[in-house]
Amino acid sequence: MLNGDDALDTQASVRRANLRRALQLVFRNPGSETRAGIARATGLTAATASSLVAELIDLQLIIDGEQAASTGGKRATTLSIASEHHVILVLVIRPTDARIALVALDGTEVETRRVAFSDESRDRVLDGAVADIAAEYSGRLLIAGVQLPGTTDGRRVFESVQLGWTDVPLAERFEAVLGIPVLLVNDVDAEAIAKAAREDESSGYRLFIHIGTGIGAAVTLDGELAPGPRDRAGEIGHVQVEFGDDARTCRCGRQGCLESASSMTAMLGDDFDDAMDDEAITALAASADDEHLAEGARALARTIKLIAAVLDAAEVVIGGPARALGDRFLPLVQAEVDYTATGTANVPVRYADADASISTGVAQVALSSALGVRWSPAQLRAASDPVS
Amino acid sequence: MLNGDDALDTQASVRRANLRRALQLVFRNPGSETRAGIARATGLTAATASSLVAELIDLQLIIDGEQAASTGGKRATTLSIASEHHVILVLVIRPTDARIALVALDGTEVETRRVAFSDESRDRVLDGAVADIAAEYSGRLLIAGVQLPGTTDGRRVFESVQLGWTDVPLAERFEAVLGIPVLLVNDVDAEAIAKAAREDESSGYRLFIHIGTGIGAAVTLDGELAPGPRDRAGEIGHVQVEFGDDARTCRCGRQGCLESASSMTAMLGDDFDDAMDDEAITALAASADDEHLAEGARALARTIKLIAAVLDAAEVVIGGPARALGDRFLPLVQAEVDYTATGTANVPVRYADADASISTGVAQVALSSALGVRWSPAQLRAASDPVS
DNA sequence: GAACTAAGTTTATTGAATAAACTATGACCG
DNA sequence: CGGTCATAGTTTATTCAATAAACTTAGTTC
Repeated sequence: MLNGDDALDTQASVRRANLRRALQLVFRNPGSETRAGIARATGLTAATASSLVAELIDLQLIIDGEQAASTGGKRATTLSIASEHHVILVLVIRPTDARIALVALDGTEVETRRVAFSDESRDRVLDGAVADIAAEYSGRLLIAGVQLPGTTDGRRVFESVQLGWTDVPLAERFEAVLGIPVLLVNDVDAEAIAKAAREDESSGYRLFIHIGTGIGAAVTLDGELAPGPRDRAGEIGHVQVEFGDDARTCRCGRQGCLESASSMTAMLGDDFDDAMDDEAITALAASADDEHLAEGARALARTIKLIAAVLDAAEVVIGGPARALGDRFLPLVQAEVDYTATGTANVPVRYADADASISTGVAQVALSSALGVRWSPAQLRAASDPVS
Repeated sequence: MLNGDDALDTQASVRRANLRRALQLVFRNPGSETRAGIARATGLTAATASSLVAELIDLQLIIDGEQAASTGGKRATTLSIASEHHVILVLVIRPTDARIALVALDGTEVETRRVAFSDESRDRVLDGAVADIAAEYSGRLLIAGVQLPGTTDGRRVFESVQLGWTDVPLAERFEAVLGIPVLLVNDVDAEAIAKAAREDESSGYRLFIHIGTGIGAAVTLDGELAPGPRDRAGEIGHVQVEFGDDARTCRCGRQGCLESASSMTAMLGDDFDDAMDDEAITALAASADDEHLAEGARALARTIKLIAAVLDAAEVVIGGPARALGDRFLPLVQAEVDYTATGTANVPVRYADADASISTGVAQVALSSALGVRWSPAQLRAASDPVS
């Protein structure tokens, strides 16, 4: 469809690129973009814009909407995302279960399921679930994104300690059943994108740090994952950041790892686990040792400063369970980061917004990879905000 | 010419992109690329490849070379880089002087000059020198790259402590005189590119760290500067990396800065200055305190580990005067970096190769920006190797 | 010397964007 | 209320760049 590499060699690739640009505009301004608006924004002629829109409508990716108010002449026909036909398959794999979501092109969840398994049955159960989806949504599936804990290049799982996988060609396996492109995404990367995509002006580098029992990092550039090999990128949990003889011993056996100081377990004690809800964390944090939190903040801030300085990051976002620590933690981190000489940015540090829908990050990465399209920030905020 | 943004909207942009691809191939394989080879490598037809080559020859960017040996049929005509017509202007600005180099498209230096100035006369002398070049090389100038110490986005100098400049629109100023595109490049970035470009397989992220009296970093991706805003990127000299109460006080007034431990001045004493040659540094290093070098190596390694882990860097390269420290320094850094848990890369650290020609880095950045072309590693090694 | 092979060119065709004329629909204004 | 203008969108002829296929050139192989 709009797939294919971006090598701009032939006329067809120009058409594909322009289709993607037009589609992107509709995704950015669903319900308000028009043919004339696409012509203006792209610099293409109105005739070309109309032709592109006609093809996108034919592909069932967008639909004609209502007439806009006149701005002095003929009223424009608005364009919206077609939410009825195509679905994105999102598969979130965790050690003992997986969530399956079918997401419409406008970001709304069509259906969600959950399957549970053991280490032994995981492969079989997953394959079965994927085969079920392939049968039920035959013809409507557009792309699939698979989120999992572990290192991946999008095609293979290099290493997942939690899942016990080493070098598994998972994308290929699922593609054979589904018949659509499948993209694997690291869980922290997916979380980073889910947050970054909700920002209106996602310009420049943003450093995202997930803090739970473990610590992982992801870097986004202009709202998308930073380019380059991501095989093992972001694995900062076991980098040494404390150096005194009194540095704590990490569960990995070494001393002074970032995780041994700044993980939730380090700051709140072994009672913490990743499945806790915010209230439970807040309660646990109330009885936490101030000094542990301060040490965690210090170690984290050291990490942040270095990385932010190298990349000239515009912002640092902390996600995961650590968000529930609220004002007991963030101000300490920010203060330590701000203790900086001139010449280096005083990068702002903040918590990620309340959890977006679990599927938006993966769906966004898959969309972006396959169609070159990103959802509008406003739309994402609405999609994950179950009010209204 | 081949300039212009890469928006692939119109047929003309396809032509431009294909011209750049063809030109890139000749730059990669000067003297051995052929029309048929371009057709094979790009997937374009032989007719198109011939047409592209004809246009590039017409633009005086490449020339027909000798006949290649037959591979079973008609002998191919090889293509070479046209080194006679166009020149790249390279301007390396330092506090009290500037070097001007005119570099042919094949990387050979056509001419070099040097102008000296004081803080007061700098602007006037530079403008005069640029005007001279514009007159002497009228019609032959292709692009210009300006290397300077300080932060820049390529168009403006945001801040240069060494030059005493703040927010100077230097590119615009020179372009008005020269009539060609001018690109400003930070000196450490230029150094990083000069080194990275000499590597045969420059895939993935590479972290380059310049160590002299100051410390700066640059990140390359696949042999080119990492994308994204570079306004203040790489300013890591004054990030805190030592935390004990006994951490040294930095010249910036704070404690524990990377520079206060790992700069050449910190490791070798105040006798060091950036203008020293390698022998002088070696001599100075001979009498240096082992402990100072060890502390410098430790602080540097801490920095390296974090950044390499976040980016999953393939390699770390140390450049600048620190190269002269040789085995008294590098093994300490590598050992400290290697002290790492599983899950994080054991990234190799090495010194940059012997200085490439001072102009290749800037010229490469300018070439890459303006024509989308990179020199072949082999060619760069030859150009900076005054033997043969 | 005949058959084959690879390099490169010529010519007619195709795909996609453009320019310009044209239709449709509304606002504004005397 | 009807004329003029402005904006949205379509139709048609044209242009640009790549393609396909036939063709020329120049070598190797047997």
